[in-house]
Amino acid sequence: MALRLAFLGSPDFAVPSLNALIEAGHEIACVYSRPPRPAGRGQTLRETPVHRFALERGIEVRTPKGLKKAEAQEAFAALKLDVAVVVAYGLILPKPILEAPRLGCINLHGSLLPRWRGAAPIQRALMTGDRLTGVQTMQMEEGLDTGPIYDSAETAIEADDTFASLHDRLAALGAPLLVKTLAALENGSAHAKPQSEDGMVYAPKITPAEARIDWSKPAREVDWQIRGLSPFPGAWFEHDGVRVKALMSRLSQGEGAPGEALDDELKIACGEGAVRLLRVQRAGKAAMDADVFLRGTPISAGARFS
RNA sequence: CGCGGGAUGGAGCAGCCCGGUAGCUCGUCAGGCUCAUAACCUGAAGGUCGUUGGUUCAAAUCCAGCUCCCGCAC
Repeated sequence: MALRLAFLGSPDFAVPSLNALIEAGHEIACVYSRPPRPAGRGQTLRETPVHRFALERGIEVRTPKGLKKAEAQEAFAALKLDVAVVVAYGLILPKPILEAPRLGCINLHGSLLPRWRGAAPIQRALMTGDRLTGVQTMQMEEGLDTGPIYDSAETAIEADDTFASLHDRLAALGAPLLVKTLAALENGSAHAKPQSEDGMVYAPKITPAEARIDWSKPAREVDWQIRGLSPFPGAWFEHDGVRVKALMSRLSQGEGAPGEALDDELKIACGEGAVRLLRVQRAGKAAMDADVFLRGTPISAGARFS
């Protein structure tokens, strides 16, 4: 048995899900993804990861700028879908779209709802020091990530987790979860539980200003920020007028003026406590481990970062 | 043509502005010291300075083209 479905997704996070649905034998009638846009150096037009993945598999890809126009909605309805699967698509789905498929639209979300509804749940969980997170499948409604939950999978956040590691883990955890939810929907055994509003928190997009490290904050928070934004967009600070990204850090001991190097191995004082930088990247240079970086750019105790 | 940084022995960098015998930190190898060591000491190997061409008595260094890498923006 297989469902006829459309997959709506854009970034890398969604690719494992699409792949799992294909392997589960479902009929992917069409993939929707955000339109290619100028990105990267040189302003070249680039398709989204989901877009490219779908093309490699010979699946039709549509990239409307929005789904509010009747024309786009009719084209979607004409697919005569059993269900639509939405994973980090990036566009708001109007009611006519949500109701077009026979079984509606199913979403995979990267947090344990109602905590971290919105655009950047993975980063927010890390930046706030959450110890537990996960992925969930839900029935989509008009509200932002408010729908009833079908299935959940949890994972602990470790002290060495970064956005990259947690992102990949959640994406891998979510793919089979979607397959499971669809299987249940297909045989009628699916059960969606309404979300509680207790503990509801929004996860707004990361703004460029949030990427700059404020050394006067407690070390804990600086560490969370560094790992939550690594490697993209990358928490950063300035040294000798040069922008330096901090890609990996660990909480350390020590007190000093915020931004001051407390030893020769990148232990940096924060408003409270200190962090040790384990991996950094100078603007224009490749990312490297602290010891390698220090060979070419010695930072001795007493140096100040801003 | 979106803005900018970079390409120097295995790694990370300096040297380039003010052309003239290639340097630093580390790694590697050999020897020494030590109960011992990722520690310390001594010595050695290893580079057509990204590529093509130009200027010059002389180019890592100045000029032009090309290739590749990266940061920002998105």
